[in-house]
Amino acid sequence: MNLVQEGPYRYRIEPTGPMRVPGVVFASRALLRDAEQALQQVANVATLPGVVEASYAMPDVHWGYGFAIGGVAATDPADGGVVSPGGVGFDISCGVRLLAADIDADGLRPVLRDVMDGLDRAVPRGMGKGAVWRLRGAEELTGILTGGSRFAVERGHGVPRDLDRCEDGGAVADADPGQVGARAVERGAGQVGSLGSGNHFLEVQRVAAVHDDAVAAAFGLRRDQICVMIHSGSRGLGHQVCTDHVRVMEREMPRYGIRVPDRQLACAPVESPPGRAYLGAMAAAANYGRANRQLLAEAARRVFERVAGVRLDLVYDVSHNLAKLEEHEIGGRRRRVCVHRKGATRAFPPGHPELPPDLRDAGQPVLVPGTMGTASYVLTGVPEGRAFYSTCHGAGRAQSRHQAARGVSGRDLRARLEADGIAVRASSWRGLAEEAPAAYKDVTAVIEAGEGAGLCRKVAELRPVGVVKG
DNA sequence: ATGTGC
Repeated sequence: MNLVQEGPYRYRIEPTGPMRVPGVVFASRALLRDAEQALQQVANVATLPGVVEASYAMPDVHWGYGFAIGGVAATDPADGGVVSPGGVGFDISCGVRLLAADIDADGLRPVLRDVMDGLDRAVPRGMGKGAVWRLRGAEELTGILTGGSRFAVERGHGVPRDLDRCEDGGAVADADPGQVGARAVERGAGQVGSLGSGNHFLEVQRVAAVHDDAVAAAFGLRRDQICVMIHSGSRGLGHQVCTDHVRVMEREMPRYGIRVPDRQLACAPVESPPGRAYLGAMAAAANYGRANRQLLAEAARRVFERVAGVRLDLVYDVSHNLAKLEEHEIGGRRRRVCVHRKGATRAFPPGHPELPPDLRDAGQPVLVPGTMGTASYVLTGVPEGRAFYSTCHGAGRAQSRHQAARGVSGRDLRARLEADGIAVRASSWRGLAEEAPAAYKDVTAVIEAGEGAGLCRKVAELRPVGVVKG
């Protein structure tokens, strides 16, 4: 791959062959080591019909299904622009929710063990069934698919203020539950309010450093404060939606005369029946993911209140796997484009009209989960807002699950973390070992590259004091 | 990520 350095933390892949736009990669050389496959995927995405500006990659870019994880690409529906399920990923609306506690680390320490035991019992996780919310019937699932966190709050699972601190007010518009297949519904019915497995987690964290006092204060964060971070997605329902619509698009692509360099880039014009069907189903799955995090947050709130008399206020909830129709200035004019963010977080700058009034001057909270033993970050958007106001979403894997599990046993890893003062409540030793900190890139280097590339700004650093894993 | 998969 011919990478031309254009600036610090910025590389360009010149358009060759069927590429319609260049690739632009925001990273350091060190982060791009072993990223050859991912960079090829960035180039492949640049061939999609209607793609505008560039096929972008965030500092945590790594290989994924069709699109690289950490990929951002926008297409113009008025110019034959397509939507591709591979540009969103299997875990539709996977994302992060952060809650701030009205207690600091010293205050929580005497009851941390009880809080962790409470969370251990209250947070359904691991593969398969078990959920906080037992649905009463099909109408309730339809409500979730249409209303997301908004529906959950209407049914008493949360407070109205929560919705001010959710991306899209808690629900993506234009969801079409009718495009969510029977199998997806069947898989999703028993999982509303469940963490899942893999890199999904619920952590009790401490604000270890504040890098911008004013913005942190606007977000409701101060040094040494306790927080709860939830990283989860749309479970089996989102996975099945992706599977089903990829299959339809693979079949329908020839009808639209679309050729892609990789089958996994199956796509359809945004303005076509399969394109609209996917976007409707995707929005429904996204709402499921948001309701899921709302329910998990409620479970955590009940534990903190009961065990420690502590209140948890929502800081923000944001997805990092989603395609959205947004307006952006491209080539000197406003255009409505379909922005795919896969393992990339939207990062609105201060003053953005879609931010709630109390965040207007600070910018959008961007939540970046790290790994168990290291740190997570709170960032905010910046005015230059490159890549359609997007930034990184996490550390990015450096080792395969298999490699990671070979490197350390789950029991040893837990002992090591506990020795570092991190309480661990895992549901599977194997799953824990697969998520060992050594299996991930250095999240701090990712954040540094994001900041250096002008994608975001650091606000606070969070360190784990307790981990609940699937 | 995922009732890891033909």
